[in-house]
Amino acid sequence: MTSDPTTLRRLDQIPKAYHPAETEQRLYAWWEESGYFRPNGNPDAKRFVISMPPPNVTGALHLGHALTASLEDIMIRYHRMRGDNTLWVPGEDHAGIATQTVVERELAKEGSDRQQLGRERFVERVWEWVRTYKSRIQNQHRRLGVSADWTRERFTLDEGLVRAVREVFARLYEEGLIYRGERIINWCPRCMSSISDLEVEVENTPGKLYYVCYPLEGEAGLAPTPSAGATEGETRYISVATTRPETILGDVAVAVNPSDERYRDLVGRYAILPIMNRRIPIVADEAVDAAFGTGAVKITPAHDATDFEIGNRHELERIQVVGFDGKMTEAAGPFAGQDRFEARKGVVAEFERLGLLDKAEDYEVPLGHCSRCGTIIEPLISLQWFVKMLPLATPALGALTYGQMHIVPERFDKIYTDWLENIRDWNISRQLWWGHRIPAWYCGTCGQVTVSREDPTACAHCGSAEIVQDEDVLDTWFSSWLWPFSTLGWPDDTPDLRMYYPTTVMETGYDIIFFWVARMAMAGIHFLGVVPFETVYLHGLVRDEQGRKMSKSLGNVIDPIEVMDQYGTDALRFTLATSGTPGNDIKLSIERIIGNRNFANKIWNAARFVIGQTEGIGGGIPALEAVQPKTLADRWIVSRAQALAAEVTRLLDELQFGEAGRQIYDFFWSEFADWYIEIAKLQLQDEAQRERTAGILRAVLDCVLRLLHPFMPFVTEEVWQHLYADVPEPERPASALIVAPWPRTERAAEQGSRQGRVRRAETLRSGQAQAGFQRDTAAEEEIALLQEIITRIRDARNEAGVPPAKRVPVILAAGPKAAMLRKHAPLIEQLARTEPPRVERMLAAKPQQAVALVAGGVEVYLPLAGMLDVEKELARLDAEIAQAESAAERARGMLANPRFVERARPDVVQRERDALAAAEDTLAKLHARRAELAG
RNA sequence: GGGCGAUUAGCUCAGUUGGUUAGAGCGCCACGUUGACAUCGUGGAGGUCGGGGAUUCGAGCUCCUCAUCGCCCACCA
Repeated sequence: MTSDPTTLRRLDQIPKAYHPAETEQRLYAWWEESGYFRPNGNPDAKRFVISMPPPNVTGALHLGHALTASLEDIMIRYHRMRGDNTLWVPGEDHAGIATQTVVERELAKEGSDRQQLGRERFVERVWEWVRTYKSRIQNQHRRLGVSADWTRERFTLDEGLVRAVREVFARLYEEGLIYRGERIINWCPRCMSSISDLEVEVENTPGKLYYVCYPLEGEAGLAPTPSAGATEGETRYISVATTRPETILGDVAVAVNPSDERYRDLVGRYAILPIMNRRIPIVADEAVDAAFGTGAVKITPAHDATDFEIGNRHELERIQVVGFDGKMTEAAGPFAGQDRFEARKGVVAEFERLGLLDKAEDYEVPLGHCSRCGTIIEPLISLQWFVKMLPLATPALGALTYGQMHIVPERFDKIYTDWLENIRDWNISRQLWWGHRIPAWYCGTCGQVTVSREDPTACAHCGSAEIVQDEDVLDTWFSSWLWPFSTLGWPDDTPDLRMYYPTTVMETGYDIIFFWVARMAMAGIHFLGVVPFETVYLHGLVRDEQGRKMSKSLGNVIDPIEVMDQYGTDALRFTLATSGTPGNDIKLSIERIIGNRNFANKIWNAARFVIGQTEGIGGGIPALEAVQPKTLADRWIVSRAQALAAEVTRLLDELQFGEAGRQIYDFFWSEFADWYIEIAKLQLQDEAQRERTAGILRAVLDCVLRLLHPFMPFVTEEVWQHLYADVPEPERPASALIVAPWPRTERAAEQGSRQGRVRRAETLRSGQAQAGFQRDTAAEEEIALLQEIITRIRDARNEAGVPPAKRVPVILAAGPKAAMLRKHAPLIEQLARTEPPRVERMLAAKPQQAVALVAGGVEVYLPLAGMLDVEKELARLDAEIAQAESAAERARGMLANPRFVERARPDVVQRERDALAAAEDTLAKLHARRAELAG
């Protein structure tokens, strides 16, 4: 065929390599301006809704966000193409303590602090920060290709969300589910705030367990410890163990187990607390484990949760000796004003001096750290607001148990359940300035509390105007747990709320299942009566190539923006989506990203070929199910493409993104590009086949672009626009690939597997079920045989050192396959660089001086006169014989086992019989050839 | 103290209802400018699927057990 000038021009028009940077921004802006990210609003369509986990406005997006964005965008784009009423609500989180900490750090650099600024100016300063970083995060999401509806974007401190938070606080207060009380809470002396149990990171740290002696009242003059001369058996002191000696100063009792014989006589007596010289009772309490330490426990109700409980039962005083600033209080006597750890050393030294330190053992101490700043947590007694969780947790448990919600992967069911079953009240007040201010006012006149949705002007109880609002703000998660409905307009009854609540999939990291997922479930059920999402999909953490967590201090943080700059968004997204499995951590490797950058380029170039080489050939771009495949290759690729579409659809419905992506990759590269396009080059030269081949090339390309679009939105859209460049707008299936219809697939055979619920819901959607296509298994088998023959010939050429360009003669003895192979001989000729093959049923005389191969029962002879090394050839034949022999042996062994033949499924048995027959046939041919060659 | 996950080729990982010869990418070896692509093509080498046991005609996959690594939860001072 002579070169068509238009073809050449067209190929020149499309750049030789895909350049992501040039296309991404342009396409994204166009999509957004065109309104493609907005839901279609069709009340008859199936809904698909995701609430984006709002990133903290503390800084830049990291790879974890990129993973979230990629997976959610895959789902969103897929469902949009399916024609679903698809909504993705984006937003950002004000991240109370986290943001306050960053801004405070900024202030510190300027030599200032929040106290200097005052509350109002400090909050204004944080808003400045938020404005900068919020838009930065939005833009980073845009770079990631996030096709969220930005017109519905929300921030957790938006006016509407403030109203939601107030409504929830007031309602829970009215229901008695929010209360204010004195409890032991986790106090961070650096943040100067209480934090919830979830915000404490416990780390086992080597420390000491100190055994100290408290002399008994009335026996103070006697030698207190054995080391000080006390006699065995005499009871002059009571010994207790502690890891935090500084809290001794706040001790108000010693407790023993009531059934502990050793201490029976001491219960009811008093000990004298050294240093403080305080008279403290010895009490009996079930909470004490007689087997631990000395069996006697010092009781510090102001600094330990268990002691607090024991203190309540025995009406003990609470003496706070460690202050909110981490320094010892006035109540710590001689240690007042000292740092808490300084005081610890001092107390130990003092006990040692007094001869009251029995021993100090090495001991692993579970130390709580503030998850935000790392400071060691001080358990303190403090007046705080709490949410009573049990009444909220019970229905949330039920939602999972009764299947209104399910978690992928399933193993997180247990983690969710265990947490809810052991739920503890939630400390929601924070002594911070950045966040939702607690809507509670205290009356200076009557002392009562007024909780109100609107700012009140007078006390609700006595009408006094002497009211002041609580200084504290709410835990940041107190706004997050309302996210799926507060973003849709709740507490108002909005059209969005009616149409898009509950959401469909909640996709997030497994690390916030308690913080966020479980709490959203509780809030959704409590306030709207419906669990806020049908499916919870949990992904893992993104780690570095060595499997380490990415952290600034390790310096191993990979910035997604830099990755996108270098390799393109599609490469990053595809890598993130295909590198792991649900719930498991991902080790991100740059090599993989490079590989997927190459994949994007492969698509680009294959498309360049299809578009360029078929330019000017009529037939348009047919739908895959409408093409009329004629040749074997046509029938094969169309069958395979349709099977792929069905499989990818199934996998996406099952949320198996990785497997779906891999299948598209494999099909595109190893079937479409490596084989069909190569065959098509041949077919395009045949006038009779040109138009049909061009149509199939375009149809398959179109189909794959659609399947791949959710994963690699940019390169696919760009290519798709090139593909349709000559098709007038009204004749296109859609104005853009992003809104093009998903390939029609056969949707039966999807019943009953693990994610049945989602699947069935997807499958049974109206109007989508298709009459199934028939896989062309005959074509697939015949192509497989041709591929094997061609590959074996290529291999033999390589082995024999035949120059790549040299045509070699080939003779096939193909038995029953002869007719088929004769028909497709040009494929062998072209793809294996042979002379026109001679195809016979049988050969009267075997060619001499030829390499002989057996491929799928077909004898292949390459008469390589002068190039054949008989010794090498014999060795090669022996290797092949050995291989075929072991295959035959295996099958023979299985078939010789009567239990296999009786019990295995008939098709499995038949397969073994076929395998054995094939192996024996191959063996016979190989042996014959070997004999000839040797003889 | 409970619970969970991982362990498959030199490296990073797939492998979803147990069934032909366990796959991919990278790396490695050999060859290569056949008009889409060197971000490429062709071919090849490379694995007792962590150890042991059980169930089964048949186990990478199910069960038990052990080991190593990692994570989560936990008020024994």
